[in-house]
Amino acid sequence: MSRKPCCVGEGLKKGAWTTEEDKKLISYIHEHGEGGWRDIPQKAGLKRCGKSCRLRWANYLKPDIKRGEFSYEEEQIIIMLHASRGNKWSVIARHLPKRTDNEIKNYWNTHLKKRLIDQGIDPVTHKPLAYNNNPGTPPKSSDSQDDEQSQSGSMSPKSLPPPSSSYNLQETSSSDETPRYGASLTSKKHLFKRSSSTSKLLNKVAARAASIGNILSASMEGNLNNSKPLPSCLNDDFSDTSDQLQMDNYDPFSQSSEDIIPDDISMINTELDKYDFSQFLEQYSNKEGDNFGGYNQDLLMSDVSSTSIDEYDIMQNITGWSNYLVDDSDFSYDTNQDCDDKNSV
DNA sequence: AACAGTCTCAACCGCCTCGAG
DNA sequence: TCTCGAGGCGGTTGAGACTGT
Repeated sequence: MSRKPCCVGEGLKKGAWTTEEDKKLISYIHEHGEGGWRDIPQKAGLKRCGKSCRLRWANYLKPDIKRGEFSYEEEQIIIMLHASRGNKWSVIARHLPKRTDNEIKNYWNTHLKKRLIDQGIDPVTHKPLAYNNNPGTPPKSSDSQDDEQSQSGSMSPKSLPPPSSSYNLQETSSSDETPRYGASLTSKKHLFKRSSSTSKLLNKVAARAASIGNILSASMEGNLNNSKPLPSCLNDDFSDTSDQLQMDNYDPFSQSSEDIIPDDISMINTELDKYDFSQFLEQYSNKEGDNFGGYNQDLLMSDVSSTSIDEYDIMQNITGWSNYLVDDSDFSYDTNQDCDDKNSV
């Protein structure tokens, strides 16, 4: 059975929305509320399909949408969640209040992915690229890299946008003779070898996130003989990470799988989903003003070549928030409640 | 100034999920 | 239990903007 296309109709408009159309849609939804998208175009006097209206509203017109630059904390949360969940943009978006899945997806594809590659991290596995290759051999492209290369064509170093966050620590720290945003494989390897302790730390944090994903995958595959069943609300979300995070490539940075006891796995599975990252964002922004865990965010965003930075400080702060992921003291609410909340989304 | 290459992101497409009947 | 359709989701596209030569 083939489903008929949802948006078949004569005279349906496609492409960019005009302000006039936006006004019509906004005013209709203000008056009648969301839902019944199929009928909205006709009732609102729009020559659009209902799906297009829903997307326009959800991704652009909704009043509580936050647009513009992603903060350093938001970027980190995206990276962490992507490491454990993969391309589950809607799941990631639930942890970033006021951000849409589409915006996060775009930001990942256009900024974060490239930045991770520049940092020597595979954006798919979230492991250092070096670990995806045999020692002593040049870092050949992984699948993800192939995709990246083919997507961006013969992307020249100059075409890479300057990173806006502390990810540029590595590049900006390097000497002027080296390309600042090297995109070739050899230059990536070069950069990785020359990475500062800060960028190594970032690699470690990402690897740690990947290890959580590995644990979750392993638990779903039964590799760890998990005797305790996962909460049903978690199974769906984690089941499809198994093909991208294999125990074969288990991260050397992380805790060994033998050290994980079944109760830990259940706890991590349950609690990773319970994390309210908005609390985390608020916590830092409230407690420290514009600082991130005591570290001035402006400094993180700035060109560090002109700034004196205590890397130990950064390490403390970054490991601090990454520990947030495994510190159960931050959780006070009920697991079942969370499952209910999740299922009700 | 003109052109080509590249990047960004809003919007589209098609498949999937889930609930109502 | 099955069918159907609305809504949700992730991947992809393409127009416009940007940048370098």
